[in-house]
Amino acid sequence: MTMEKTVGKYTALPPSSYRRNVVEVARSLLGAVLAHYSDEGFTAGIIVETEAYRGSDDPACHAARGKTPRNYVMFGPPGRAYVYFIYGNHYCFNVVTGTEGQGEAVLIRALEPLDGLELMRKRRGMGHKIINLTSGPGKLCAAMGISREHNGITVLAPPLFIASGIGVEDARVAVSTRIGIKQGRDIPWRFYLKENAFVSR
DNA sequence: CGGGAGATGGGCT
DNA sequence: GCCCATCTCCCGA
Repeated sequence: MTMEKTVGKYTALPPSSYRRNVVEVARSLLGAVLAHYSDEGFTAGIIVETEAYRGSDDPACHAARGKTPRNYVMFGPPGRAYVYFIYGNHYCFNVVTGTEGQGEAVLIRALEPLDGLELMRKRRGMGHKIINLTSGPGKLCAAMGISREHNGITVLAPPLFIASGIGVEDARVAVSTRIGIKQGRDIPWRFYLKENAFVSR
């Protein structure tokens, strides 16, 4: 049996949540909560936008051309964080899914802030509106204090974990192609909450 | 407002 | 040397 870990008001999702097809996991993480305890304080937000990247048959996936020093975490066990640096300025946070060796992960693209709003604003720079704190993959990493040091750690328990949140009915979920890629741009593996103001543009 | 260019640095060929 | 799962600012309307 799996013992789910409760921290404060949040209960971490069990490992079985990630041992499924990456597209299913991407859909199921909508409404879940990403939470982080750091030296600076606690921050958390509801996941409102995700994308699936699937192993060797998906040209947009970092894992498509095999294991490298950057992407090796994707080939490890599910339930770990894959964090990478992009465009010289930003980090992107993913969760590894499926079974070890497949090389698939869900990119978390946007959050609706729940806890630690002041800390988020401090990390992002003063003068930012709430709507601008976590409405994009690079923005949410900055607001949550996620960077390369988190690459490879588990998201099954603190300091960085994903917890169960609100249930989301299919009627509230929109599906589209993925953002910001060229290869594989026709594949509809982006999921987001309809009419949620924190979804990226 | 919406679109576009520039910033910026690591990964990979 | 080119590509990149992004963000911000600045411009024109």
